[in-house]
Amino acid sequence: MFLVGKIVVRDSDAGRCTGRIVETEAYPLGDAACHAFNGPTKRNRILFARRGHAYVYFAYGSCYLLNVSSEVEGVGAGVLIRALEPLSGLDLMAQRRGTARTLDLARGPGRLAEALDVDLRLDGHDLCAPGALWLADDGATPLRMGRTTRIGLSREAHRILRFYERGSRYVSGPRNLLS
DNA sequence: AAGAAGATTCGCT
DNA sequence: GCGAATCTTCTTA
Repeated sequence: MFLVGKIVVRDSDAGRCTGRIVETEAYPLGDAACHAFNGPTKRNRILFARRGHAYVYFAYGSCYLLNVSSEVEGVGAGVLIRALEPLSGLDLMAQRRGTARTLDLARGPGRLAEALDVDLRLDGHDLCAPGALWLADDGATPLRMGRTTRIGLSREAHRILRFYERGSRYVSGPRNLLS
């Protein structure tokens, strides 16, 4: 995905945290595993907003997952941000996560949401303009992208819709793939 | 109205 | 490596 390599900026009263996206997973239109597959609901309505809006989903009673709507208005599709490489505000992230290990700060969708203090208040937030949470592009970042099967799904899991930065130690999953 | 499943994480064996 | 915790939504009676 084109989101890989982008910088996530999170501004809050406690300070600023930033991280580079190293892993994403796509949920396109017509995907049986996509939350928008059966039409809009109260929870997934943001997926039908135009490109660049945050869709925050609360799963399993304890995990927030951060997504970005990826299509034009009226089309339900999005991209799940699965992992970040922490760049700044590590102390704040560590405080929120309750661990001092940099590798565990944002390696995994639920973890990164907790590290950035992302919750339902940011559901529907516009990520294209500076604010509490937005995406910055640092321009020159020719990344070596890899692609593989998705993780954690029981449907359509075989599809090659997971994108990551090759060689990054912050990519989630059982095994780290090297270039 | 009740039951099952789900884009996860953490703790224990 | 495997199973529990935990909440929202969708499906079935």
